[in-house]
Amino acid sequence: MPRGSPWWHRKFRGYGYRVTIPREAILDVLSKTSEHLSAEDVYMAVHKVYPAVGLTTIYRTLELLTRMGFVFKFDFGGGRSRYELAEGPNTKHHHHLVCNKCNRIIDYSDFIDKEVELLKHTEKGLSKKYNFKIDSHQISFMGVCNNCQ
Amino acid sequence: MPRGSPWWHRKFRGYGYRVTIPREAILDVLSKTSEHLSAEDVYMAVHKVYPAVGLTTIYRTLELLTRMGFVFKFDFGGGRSRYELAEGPNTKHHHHLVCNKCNRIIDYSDFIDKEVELLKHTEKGLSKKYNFKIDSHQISFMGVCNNCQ
DNA sequence: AATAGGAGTGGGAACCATTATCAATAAGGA
DNA sequence: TCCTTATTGATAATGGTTCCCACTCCTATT
Repeated sequence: MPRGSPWWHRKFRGYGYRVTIPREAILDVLSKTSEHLSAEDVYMAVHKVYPAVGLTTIYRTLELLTRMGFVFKFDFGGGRSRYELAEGPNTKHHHHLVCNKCNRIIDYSDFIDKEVELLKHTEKGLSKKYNFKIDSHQISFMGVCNNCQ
Repeated sequence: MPRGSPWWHRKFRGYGYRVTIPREAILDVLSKTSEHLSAEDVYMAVHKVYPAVGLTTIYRTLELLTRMGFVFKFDFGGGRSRYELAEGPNTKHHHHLVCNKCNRIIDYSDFIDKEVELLKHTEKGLSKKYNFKIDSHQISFMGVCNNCQ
């Protein structure tokens, strides 16, 4: 865990939330992987460095982080939610390819430029027409991966 | 239930699957709504016209239909999956606006033209680069709806 | 530094959507 | 009509997630 007020401390305090050991540890775990971790994955990883942590806290914190926009929550099948960091120094805007056979997830960030352009345009139109305040979007392609064909 | 081999019978028999009363009823329910029904919603609707149906069959059939590509399965939160018809005479290609506060879903099919164009381009690129066979895509915008602002 | 108030936590029980089991039923080709 | 077997439905089991509540630890205020 880095010393000297990590990048998210300010935002956290701004909301009136406290910076605690479990929260530090959970964000630390998420920021050090590019995997799509389940709650239990996070639990096991945090448990290694802070054995006193409880599973309940993992769920609570992930929910908090999702609500704050720090984390995205996904359902890729398999009966459990998966989480990944939304913003931060090491994260890159990307979307997903989801294999319908083996449930593998591939991150891609190709072709993002044109996409961003289109999305900006679409967002503007939708916001106006439906009076809907958009804060994020999600694009996935479903199909059959390399290995499963 | 329409007489004389509905549009999906052929495809069904082609896979070696049987055409049964529950399956007819479930597809009938899905084709007559534009809502995003949960398994229980479907169960209750089918139960009205065919009281002998069991919840297990609803789940099994929805899973089958999803695997066949007849139905899309979504997770919009709320702890239950939601289903909608993917193809058929009354369905229109659309995407979703998801309200983070009240969980309301708005279907939109505006701005689809440019989107389709981009997606075709992206699909082609991704298919090639990752050797991934794409059969569908999903786009959602998350934010705060009209009523919740 | 002592205290009070309340945010945060953890263990276990409870919840509930979904799945597994298995005997009974019915679709559809012969 | 008969036979094979896909399909079904009641019930039980599963398992991810949430609830409950007493305890802990921060933080602001005397």
